[in-house]
Amino acid sequence: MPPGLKDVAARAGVSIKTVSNVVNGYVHVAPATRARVQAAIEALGYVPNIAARQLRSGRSGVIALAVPELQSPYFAEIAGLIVQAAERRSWTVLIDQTDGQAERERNLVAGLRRHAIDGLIFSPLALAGEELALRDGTPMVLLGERVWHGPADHVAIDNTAAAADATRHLTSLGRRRIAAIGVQDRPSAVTAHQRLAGYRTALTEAGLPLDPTLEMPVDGFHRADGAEAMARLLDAEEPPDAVFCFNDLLALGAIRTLVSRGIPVPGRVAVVGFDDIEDGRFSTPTLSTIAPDAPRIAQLAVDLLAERLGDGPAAAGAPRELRVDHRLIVRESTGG
Amino acid sequence: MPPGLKDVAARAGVSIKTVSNVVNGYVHVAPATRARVQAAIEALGYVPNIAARQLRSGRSGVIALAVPELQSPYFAEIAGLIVQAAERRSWTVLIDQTDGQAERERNLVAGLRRHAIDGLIFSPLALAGEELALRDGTPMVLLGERVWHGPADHVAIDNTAAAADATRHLTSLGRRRIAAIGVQDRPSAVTAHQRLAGYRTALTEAGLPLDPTLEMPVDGFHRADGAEAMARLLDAEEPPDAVFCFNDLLALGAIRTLVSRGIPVPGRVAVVGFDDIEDGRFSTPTLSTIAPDAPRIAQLAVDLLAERLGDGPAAAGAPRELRVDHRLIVRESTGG
DNA sequence: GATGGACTATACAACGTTGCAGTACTTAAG
DNA sequence: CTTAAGTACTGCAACGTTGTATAGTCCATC
Repeated sequence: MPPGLKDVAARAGVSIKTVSNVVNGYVHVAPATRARVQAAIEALGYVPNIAARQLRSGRSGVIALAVPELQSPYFAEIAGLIVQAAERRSWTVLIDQTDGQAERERNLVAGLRRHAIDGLIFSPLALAGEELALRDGTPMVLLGERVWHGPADHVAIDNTAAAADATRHLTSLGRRRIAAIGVQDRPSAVTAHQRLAGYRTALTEAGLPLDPTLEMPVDGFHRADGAEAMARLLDAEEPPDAVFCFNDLLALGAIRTLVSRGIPVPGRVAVVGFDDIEDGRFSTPTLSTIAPDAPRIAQLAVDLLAERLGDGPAAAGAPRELRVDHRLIVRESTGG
Repeated sequence: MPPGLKDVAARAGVSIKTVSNVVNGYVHVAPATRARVQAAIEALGYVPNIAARQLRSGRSGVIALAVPELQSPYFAEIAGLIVQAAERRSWTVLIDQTDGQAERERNLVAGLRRHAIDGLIFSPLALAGEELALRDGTPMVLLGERVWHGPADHVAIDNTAAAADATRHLTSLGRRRIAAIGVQDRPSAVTAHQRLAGYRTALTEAGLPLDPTLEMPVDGFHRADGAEAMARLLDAEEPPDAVFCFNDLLALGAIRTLVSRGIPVPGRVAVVGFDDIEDGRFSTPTLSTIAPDAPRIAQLAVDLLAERLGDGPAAAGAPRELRVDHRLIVRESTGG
């Protein structure tokens, strides 16, 4: 129904291939011919059929982004930034939500996705290690620290260092009993492991003992999990005087519990989060946190994919790991 | 490079079309043949090429979702829910961010999008009325109240009634000087107009005067806008004793300003928001708000699109407008 | 023991595009 | 004046899939 090259060609009185050449900016087309074709294109409102183009060329101009869930502000922000970065390359982004389920992530990676995509940006939650190996050769960029050595690029901040920075901030305030909220046992919960490691490092540096009862496990990384973990901490014999939460949602949940029990923040308990989501900038109290350079993460992820997709020599290089800066932002929840 | 029907056919010793029939679940295939083909499919790891399928059938299995911005929790939530609902129909969702720019929205609607999509779910911000007419016949579902009468379905809550409910809640608490934050002049800011109308209705019902100085305009619907508008209200001669904010982000921003000036919420000023984003359930104080039935909005939007895309008789019916329920949730910010 | 119907399988064309090969003409170089 | 190189354009095949048309086989029915 919509016009094709054929229709444009007929109207302009040239061959199909010439129209194709004009559309693709082929140089050896006489100006007069080009103008005539352009006019026909305008007149008919011709738009290239990308299905056909993809069938021929193998490229779809679509990349997939797989995140655990869009409802989580941090992932929503990253997703938004990636869509913007992709747009600058005139790529479209197709979004998958894995809900952190191993099965879903596996399907995704196994290439069971029914849609042809040129590349994949993936923020794995349930999967780690070799399970992440893409069956088909689709280029993949992983968001998160490198935990295996397959053929995929990585973009991440230094989680361990960042967690240590956050914890160090608490020790430097003179807090002695510092809890961690966000511990996860699963071997694939790499991010949680790294942040826990950083937390322990900073405590040890400060000459503080490691107390297992202060390392609170959680099911997920949502506000409710943080609120619940904080409640458990407060019900224990010796409550903490500071908490490092592995993300801002946990922190906001924890603060909610503290405030609702009338415990002043940061008066009695100081709280640091991780991610610098917008909520933390307007919450009461405002939230001290680790701010990853999210726009840069998004840009780098897209750039890396572009390199792999390009025809240049860089296309087949060894997997790279790119570090993105982070910084500690001190706000009210630690007395900033 | 990846195997096609041809390869499977060769391996199974049947014709290409028979493999196609097996893949598509055509009934008249001998069990033995079917088994042989299935085995070949497994062995080769065959996956249908949707580009080719689309070229043949015209259907891509992809729908587009256009939202102003994913960073906004409400839109992120809606997006997540729509992706889930679409998944149940094995559709994939392609996401566009318009940033509320008229130009971007126009392009989108004009079909300039380079990718073939079966349908569009669109949450317009800058555009209204006839400008929304889709050039090509792609089915479209609009999120938001019906503001024109072109061929598109609508899914929305009753904004005016909901805004009146929120405001009525404040009057019922005995508040007399109730401000509104979120007014927008632009004729296309339909949602803002409707919520303002509801606000005025409720005030009038309660026998309260309409005071233009209490109707605060904003540039956007973000926390910063709410914080800034609240500051202006507090700096005025006669500050309000309650505020109805046109969304939760504005409300959270407003609360931030109040708290940072030491004004008790809801003690001196009560605040109601709109959208019921998760932040409001854990903020300090927790936020009273209007909760639209977001899962239902998402489900209905996808269902309506499915109807239009179906071959059934409903495919070409008159445009429909579906109302979704909302309810007032009373929390701490109004003394709940 | 013909006739018709259900079943199984196949061949071919077409969807809209682009890569490749090729033609015809023009200009520059030897 | 021949040859080579460049320019402007065209035609054909192919990407992987599915709809239509068709043909053969087998069985039940009249």
